[in-house]
Amino acid sequence: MEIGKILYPHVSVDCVLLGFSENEFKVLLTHIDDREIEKTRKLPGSLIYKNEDLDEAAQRILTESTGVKKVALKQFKCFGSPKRTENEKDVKWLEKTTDVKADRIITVAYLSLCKLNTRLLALEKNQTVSWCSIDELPNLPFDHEQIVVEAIREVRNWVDQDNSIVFEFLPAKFTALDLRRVYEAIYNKVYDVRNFKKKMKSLEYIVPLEEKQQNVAHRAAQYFRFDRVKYNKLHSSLNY
Amino acid sequence: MEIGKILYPHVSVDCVLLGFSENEFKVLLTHIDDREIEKTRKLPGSLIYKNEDLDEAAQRILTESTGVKKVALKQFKCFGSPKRTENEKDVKWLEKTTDVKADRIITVAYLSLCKLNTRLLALEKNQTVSWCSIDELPNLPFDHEQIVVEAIREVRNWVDQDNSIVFEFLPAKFTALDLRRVYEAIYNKVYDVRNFKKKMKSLEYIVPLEEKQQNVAHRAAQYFRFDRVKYNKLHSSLNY
DNA sequence: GCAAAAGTGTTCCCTGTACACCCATGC
DNA sequence: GCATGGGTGTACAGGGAACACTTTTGC
Repeated sequence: MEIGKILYPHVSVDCVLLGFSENEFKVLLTHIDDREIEKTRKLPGSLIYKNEDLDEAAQRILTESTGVKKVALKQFKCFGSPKRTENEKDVKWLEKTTDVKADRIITVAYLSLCKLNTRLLALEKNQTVSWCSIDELPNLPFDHEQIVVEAIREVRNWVDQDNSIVFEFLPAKFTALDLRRVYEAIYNKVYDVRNFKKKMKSLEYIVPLEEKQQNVAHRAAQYFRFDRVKYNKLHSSLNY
Repeated sequence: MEIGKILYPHVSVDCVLLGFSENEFKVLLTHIDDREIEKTRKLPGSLIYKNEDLDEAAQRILTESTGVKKVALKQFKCFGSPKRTENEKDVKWLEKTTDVKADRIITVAYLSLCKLNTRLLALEKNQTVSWCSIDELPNLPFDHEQIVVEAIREVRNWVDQDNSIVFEFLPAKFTALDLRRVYEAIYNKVYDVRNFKKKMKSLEYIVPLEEKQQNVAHRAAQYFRFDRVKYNKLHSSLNY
């Protein structure tokens, strides 16, 4: 957190940053590493500044924890139960790190998706963050577990509204299998290879590349890329 | 607002209560009627109490302004721009009615749908609320106009996730036309009469009744009712 | 040769959509 | 009689789903 700005101690923003690797979603957790408090992890998040917009705060938090500047970011729910700060350990940590006397805090949760490239994976080496499989979440402070659960549900919702965000999970070039695995994870079902490929072929904005995989222990797969411009042309509309 | 409870002056809840009549959506506005302040209208809403959950607060606000106890209620977005309280007139009103010194207020917006029955329409006579066509909104304080606009968008989203909520707009018995008009308003397009009817017939949970319209200046239409139990059976699932 | 994944077409069914005429009722 | 909405069926097209075998590559 930057110094010299005044915190607004009643509202925080928490970010669920999801990546996809090894056929499952991973969520970014930051480490709380304080000698007086038992080692634990939490969602990246912070109190907002007195004059900071919520979207700005979410962007700031993501940048602080990953270095990423521009990402698709979606506010998905506000969590405001008075009970969310009833665990003393959580509050103690909060007051220690922020120097703020916290009674009740409403938090606004954001969802963001990313490709787990080498740079983002390398963040783990600093030991300040880790990518945690959503099936093996540790105990999290406050209501962060609930926030993650609702975020996963929200991914599907988001894709329903805008297919193009699935490509946030993928690198610039990807194979049909890569895309299929993402869809299978999101909708929790398996897709027929041929039907899936046929569907891909019918979508102009999924552009096949000449390039193929190299050094794979099987027939090399073709790469594709997502064409944002073509996508936007197809989905621009005067209705809403 | 009840007396004796302590307000939490940093977070408020605003409710967009939508009804449907005369082929359009109406939103409930409450009247600010203070001699020192020019007469104006706003969304029903209030600061939350110190120990009150957000959902509870939304329910309380709806009950206070309409008497309605149990309604489908959906949190849909949190509005937290520091600029939303920059209009002095709005702030002056707020401080006068709540006796709270307000700097910045984050508001959590809720959406709710209702049938405009005679009791709800009669509320207008008390002059404390009015049902306002969403195409003819007056100037609203804070960012209430934006909240209404986003609420309308959210209705479609909600129906996409759960068809059954369209019946919130309709009385217990309704005609095919009634239902069609609601759909047309939500999706902003016209539906073919025969195709729509065919679709209705295919849905088990829309149950035709013996009863017909009376005293209408045309052939009497059949009534239908929505069967919640059948609907839930069809949509219960172990997946999510 | 074997393991692993790529690539490839056809058939069927279901759903959505387009489309036009007569009927009942109140005024 | 006229205005208003109610009620009805068919035909076509497009999209989703089911389904199996051969090919390429590294080891």
